[in-house]
Amino acid sequence: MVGQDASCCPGLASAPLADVRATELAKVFKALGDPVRLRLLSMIASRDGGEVCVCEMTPAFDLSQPTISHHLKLLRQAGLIDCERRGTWVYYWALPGVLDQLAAFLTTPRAVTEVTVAEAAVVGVTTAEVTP
Amino acid sequence: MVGQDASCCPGLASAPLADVRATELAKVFKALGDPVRLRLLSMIASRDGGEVCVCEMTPAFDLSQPTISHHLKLLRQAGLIDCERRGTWVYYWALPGVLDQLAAFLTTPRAVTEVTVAEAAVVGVTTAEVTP
DNA sequence: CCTCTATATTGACGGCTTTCGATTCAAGGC
DNA sequence: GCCTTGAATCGAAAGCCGTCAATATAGAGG
Repeated sequence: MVGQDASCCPGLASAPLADVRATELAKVFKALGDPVRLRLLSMIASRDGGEVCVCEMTPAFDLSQPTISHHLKLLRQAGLIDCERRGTWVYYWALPGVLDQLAAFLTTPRAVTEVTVAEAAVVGVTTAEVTP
Repeated sequence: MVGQDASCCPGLASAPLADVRATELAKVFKALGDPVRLRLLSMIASRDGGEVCVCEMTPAFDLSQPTISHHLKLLRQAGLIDCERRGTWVYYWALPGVLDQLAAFLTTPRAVTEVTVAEAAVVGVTTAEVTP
């Protein structure tokens, strides 16, 4: 699961980046390149229930309501969050897929043995299976 | 080592981001938010010797020499690369520290037991120490 | 149906970014 | 010293971005 994301796309340091892929990635990084959007995304991603109402985010900033709405739109267009209207309110939640892809992209490749052992552990392999 | 980077600064999804830290991080993400800079950084980071001459990067793009120089400057100001003049030529290399920090920041926290076991494995703890 | 509240959209303004041509600076070779 | 080559800086033009006030839309409740 996590390992597949990392293996499907070469990381930043594994080979020179192709033009098309660089453009794709730059779009997402650009969405993260604003303090307000970073705080919004963090607010949403760190929320326990997984959802945050706009009515709760707007007063957390010294910005107008349209500005917050604009930033949320950009985060949504970058594939980082999604939303749903429920009555008068709109709720946002995080989509972890793109974030995980970015993390994998930025992660500098470690030694092969370390990666293998670590991921065996994450996947849930028992210690007996790892060492005879 | 890797674990310390992750633990010193709370990740995106662990708690709402503070204003100051969001501004810091946004600066780096903004530097990554351009296809040309992403390709430049990838070219540098993926190079085997670790160093790339400007004279090699400039012709790889359909852009003027001052423009490439400008992008390299932004990457350097973001703490992602550094350079040194050697005779007539200037060589750039990647500084992995900030990249690793970003990757840790973006990585969504896994279940506690998984993390513990995985990092024990990475650090090199024997299986006997992990399970009694 | 009208009103009220919550959110999104529109239009405009100032500032920042990307890009270029022209120039400058640094180092080597003659 | 003077010229050549590689790279950085300067100054300007075009476009994009973050922000706001004003307006539009969606739904709830009388």
